[in-house]
Amino acid sequence: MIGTETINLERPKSKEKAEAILEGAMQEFLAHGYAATSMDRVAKAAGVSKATVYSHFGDKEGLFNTLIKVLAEDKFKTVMALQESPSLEQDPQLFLQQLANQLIENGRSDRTFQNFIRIIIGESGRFPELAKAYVNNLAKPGIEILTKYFKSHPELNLPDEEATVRVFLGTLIYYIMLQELLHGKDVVPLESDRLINTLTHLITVAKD
Amino acid sequence: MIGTETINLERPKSKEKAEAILEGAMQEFLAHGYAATSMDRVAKAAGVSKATVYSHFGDKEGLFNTLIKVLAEDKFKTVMALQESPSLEQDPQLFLQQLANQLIENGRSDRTFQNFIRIIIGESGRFPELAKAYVNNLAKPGIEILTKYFKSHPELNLPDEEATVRVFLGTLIYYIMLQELLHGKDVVPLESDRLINTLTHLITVAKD
DNA sequence: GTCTATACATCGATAGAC
DNA sequence: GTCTATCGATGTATAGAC
Repeated sequence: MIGTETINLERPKSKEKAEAILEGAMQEFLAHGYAATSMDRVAKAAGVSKATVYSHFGDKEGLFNTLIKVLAEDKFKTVMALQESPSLEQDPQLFLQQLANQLIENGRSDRTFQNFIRIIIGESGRFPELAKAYVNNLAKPGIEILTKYFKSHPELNLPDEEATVRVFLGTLIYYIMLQELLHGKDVVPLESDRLINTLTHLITVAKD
Repeated sequence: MIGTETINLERPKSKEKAEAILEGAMQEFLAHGYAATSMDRVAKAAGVSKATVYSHFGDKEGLFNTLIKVLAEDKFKTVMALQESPSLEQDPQLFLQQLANQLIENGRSDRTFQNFIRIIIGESGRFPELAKAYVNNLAKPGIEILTKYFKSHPELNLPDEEATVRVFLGTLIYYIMLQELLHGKDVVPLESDRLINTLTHLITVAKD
């Protein structure tokens, strides 16, 4: 009876197909955007038939919705892991510099994340609930964590901690957007150290 | 011979057709994005035949390229007109507050501009030269004008004027993006006055 | 559950009349 | 220059066999 039971590891089954489809969908949607992505190519990238894609996710919008929410939740863990990372009990200016450096370095290198941001913003008019998923899972936790940090350091003498957080994050995120996403690196170059030093200096020496 | 020469004002001629096509293209591209916009609907929105669209702009990419560059140049004039607008010879903190208020108010109300930003960022991976056109025509002039202003006010004691400009603009633009484009208004609300006061306070009282 | 085959609509682009 | 009519390719989605 040897050889009767065929071992088929080459193709994923049931539950695993859904994951393969999501992987293929990620590859295609992030590379070509929502409208320019075809379900044929998603199926091919996932190694399944087109009918299987539809049986798992209903239609193209359903697949896209599921994918974006999964990606947002995956990144959420990365953000939360950042909460206890660098030595929180040190000089605030040094801590903020390290944090800013980390954010910029990550935004520069992670092409997948860049394309994720592109599609979130690009489709935010037609898929508002996906934009809100991004805000809830990524922007809001980031704002809350940093606000808590600022409030635990009254020696900074900040009159409005949450507004200061918006200054901090807005400065860094727009910098990444302009230099990397919009290819402003060559047109309006600016060393990240200059931005980081100026930003942290403004926040840490704003005595009244 | 009365009535022999028909007056046809109902349909635009030659040169004017190009403008009508660009108007229709603006309507469609900004509403549905690049890939989801069909040349049939552009032609219908412009009130011309599809063949006329192709004879004027070559193909879909050519029309899109032309449209985006025209929109970027149109907005450029608005930015430059802003250069001599509010009384430049007054208290810097008051000037910066007025400028910030103006930018936020404009970003909030101008839906066309919001969709323009959405498509610029969303297509910046596939149309990098259009992203650069935006940077050259809008971001760069804005940065340069504000940098000149900061340099003309040495009493602010800013160690790095251009980096400070990035903090100022980044804070405001990311605020508009998060609250309006990404629909964060309800999820992470923040009054614009709080942001503006904090931002201008940080910049104008950052003595060493 | 998963496949192949296909229905039906719409796409970008062009030919040819006027 | 502008139109109508149309081509071939490709899109989403589904039927029916296994």
